[in-house]
Amino acid sequence: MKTHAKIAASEWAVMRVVWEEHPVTANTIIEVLSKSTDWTPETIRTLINRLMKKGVLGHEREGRAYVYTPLVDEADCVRSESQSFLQRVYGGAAKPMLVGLIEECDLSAEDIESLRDILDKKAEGGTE
Amino acid sequence: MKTHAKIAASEWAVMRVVWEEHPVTANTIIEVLSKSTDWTPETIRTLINRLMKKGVLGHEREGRAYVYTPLVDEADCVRSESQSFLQRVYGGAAKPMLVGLIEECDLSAEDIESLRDILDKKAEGGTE
DNA sequence: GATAAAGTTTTACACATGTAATACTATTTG
DNA sequence: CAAATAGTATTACATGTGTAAAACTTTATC
Repeated sequence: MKTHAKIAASEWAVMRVVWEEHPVTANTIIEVLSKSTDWTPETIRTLINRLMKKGVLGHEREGRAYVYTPLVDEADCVRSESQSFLQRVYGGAAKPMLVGLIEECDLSAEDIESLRDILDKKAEGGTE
Repeated sequence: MKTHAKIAASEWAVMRVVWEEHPVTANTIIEVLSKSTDWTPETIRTLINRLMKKGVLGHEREGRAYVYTPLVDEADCVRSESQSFLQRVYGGAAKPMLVGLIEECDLSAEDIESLRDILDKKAEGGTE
């Protein structure tokens, strides 16, 4: 597991687009995020540049434009952000966190079934 | 549900002590946090004052010192921080979040049993 | 009453973040 | 070729946050 720079809240929006669609042009990122946020293209470009400065996003030439690719693994980032959330809000106590989240989230019957399966596997796994 | 100022990462440490022990003196907060962080008393006092400026922490005189009490509900803060995390990292998708967290956290057999019960209740609750 | 200690408030500073515009460079179009 | 367009890099600015010290006020001690 690698350590990486902290991704700020608004930077997550950019990274999530890049993880999903890479290699991806700035214009595409802008297109996607203009729909889901109030940001101007300038704001989004700034975020892109900051992420590059942080070393979590890279780019290479493709024609007249750059295509951007992530330099960090999405799963690693999700994991560290999750640990950070767990530590900050629940003092590291996993069970109360899961209890709280399960009670609070909207879940379909299929979701619940699925989660039960995962818990079952986890139980089988024993000390995993 | 009330809206409240955003509590920053380091401020959570202070709020968690206050929620747990209120009404509580600054010295007690400092005592507790000196053990679990590298902060000086000055840093901790600053955080206390910022939280008061944010309107999430209040105080009243008790003898020569103040005792501090939370002005926001812990559950409300946990809820909004959780929603923020869910939105930022998983784009609002509750199930993948729970899957990811369950897979990543250390859970005892009792924990798992407990979580299963909660899922069962959730399933019974139907469209809750 | 003067001094020391205790407790609070104010100030400091660097960096991060949210949000955006402007300046610059390269390519395309007329 | 000049102008327009497209794409990138740099600059801007306010606020927030991490971390802490200094200044101030009140109380306790001698």
